Amino acid sequence: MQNPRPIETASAHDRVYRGLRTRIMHGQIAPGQALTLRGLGKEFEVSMTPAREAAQRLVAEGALQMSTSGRLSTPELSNERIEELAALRALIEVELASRALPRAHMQLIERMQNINSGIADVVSNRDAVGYIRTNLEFHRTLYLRAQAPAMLAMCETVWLQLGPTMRSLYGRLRRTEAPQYHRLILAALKAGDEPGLRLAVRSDVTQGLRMLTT
Amino acid sequence: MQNPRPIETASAHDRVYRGLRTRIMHGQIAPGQALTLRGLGKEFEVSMTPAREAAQRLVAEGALQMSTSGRLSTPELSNERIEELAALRALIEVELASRALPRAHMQLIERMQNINSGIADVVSNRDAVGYIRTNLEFHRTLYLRAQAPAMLAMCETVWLQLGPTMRSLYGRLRRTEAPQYHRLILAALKAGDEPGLRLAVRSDVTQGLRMLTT
DNA sequence: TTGTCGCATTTGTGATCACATACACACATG
DNA sequence: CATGTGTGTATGTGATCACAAATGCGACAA
Repeated sequence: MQNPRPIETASAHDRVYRGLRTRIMHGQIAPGQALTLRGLGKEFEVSMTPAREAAQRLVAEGALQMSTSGRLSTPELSNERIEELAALRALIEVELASRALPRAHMQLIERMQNINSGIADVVSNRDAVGYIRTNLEFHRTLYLRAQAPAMLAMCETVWLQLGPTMRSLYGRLRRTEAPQYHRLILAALKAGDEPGLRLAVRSDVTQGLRMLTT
Repeated sequence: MQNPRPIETASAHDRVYRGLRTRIMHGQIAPGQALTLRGLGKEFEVSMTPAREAAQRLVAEGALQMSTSGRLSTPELSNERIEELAALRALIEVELASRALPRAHMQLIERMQNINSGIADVVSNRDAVGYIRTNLEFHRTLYLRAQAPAMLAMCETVWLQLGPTMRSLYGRLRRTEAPQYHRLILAALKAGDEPGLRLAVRSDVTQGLRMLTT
């Protein structure tokens, strides 16, 4: 009796949660955008109850904020908060990269190179959402090798909080090529150079967000 | 027109959330303990709806886990996960302490000393919950000075995940005095010694949790 | 033109209900 | 005594509803 049905029937609130989370993390929603429970329910074809649970969960993760009257919106981050979140990214991602390094074999590095070369396409298309998604995929591919799910979850929570803000950054910024520090990350991985890797990751994380602070 | 009413009428799900969260963080619930929505609702005198929201929120923060069938329980952490969470504590708390240092004046240090001396009482009473609460209060008093709410929130999320596990540690462990590293933290604060502070905080965080891994 | 008041509408909240499923315990069977 | 099976109860899920509060818009007055 091996899986009579594929138990892949995700609950309704999970579909809403995942869908909304992905959209926020990838910068598909602008900062300050208002959302309503009935609107979300209608959009995902569920009633208010699952929409409420999904929204509550995203509020708990800092992906959404809730006014005192319960209205939902994506947060507009202050410069101080952006600086904090960037510092958290630096702390956690450097640690994740360091833990992944001993396990990063050539196959993984090649996969990361493929992802990185894909960034050129989305950049030439002025596709901010694609840029953010590909960039995060590059990082996540490495961090998955760290075998540290709790750290990765924390890291993704920070990404989530920065999602709408990153959208407005990469919308302004007219990039012409993939981030320079990605090449340094790949080189350090190939060389097994841990200090170099830590520096490259820290630089990559810090550089993009430095120009976020208006 | 200055606050006609104190707007302190917290919503029902917030009362449940806060109450449950405090209990979990302070180690008042053992690892693996099962909870039910109807039980929570009855306990906090609300219906299932607010209880569900509070539970979902705590699941999102890693304070509770949910089985595939939706049953709630406090998590029983693996050694690998404990190690990860301890590493996160070390990363974040060292940073918070470092940011708090320039702002830590004598009044704050005296307050921390008072809290720390209170640990002797709860230790002599074999009061594990009191020990955890007082210990966290010691750390939080310092970190609040860092003026870094996002980092502090992340830090408390880690504390929350470790709550039930810390209970079983301090239940086993028969302490006779306050943590030795707290004195080092206080000394480094008085001396304005940043490297010493970083080391003391890292040691304090790591030491307790090293013996958690069975 | 601008500011203020009032009302209609939108919105979140919490309770309740019907339903499907998972769990636990007793019992039968080897 | 161990193991599988069936049944009743407990439990989570999602929809719907009544209610209160907030919002926003339009009218009206200064």
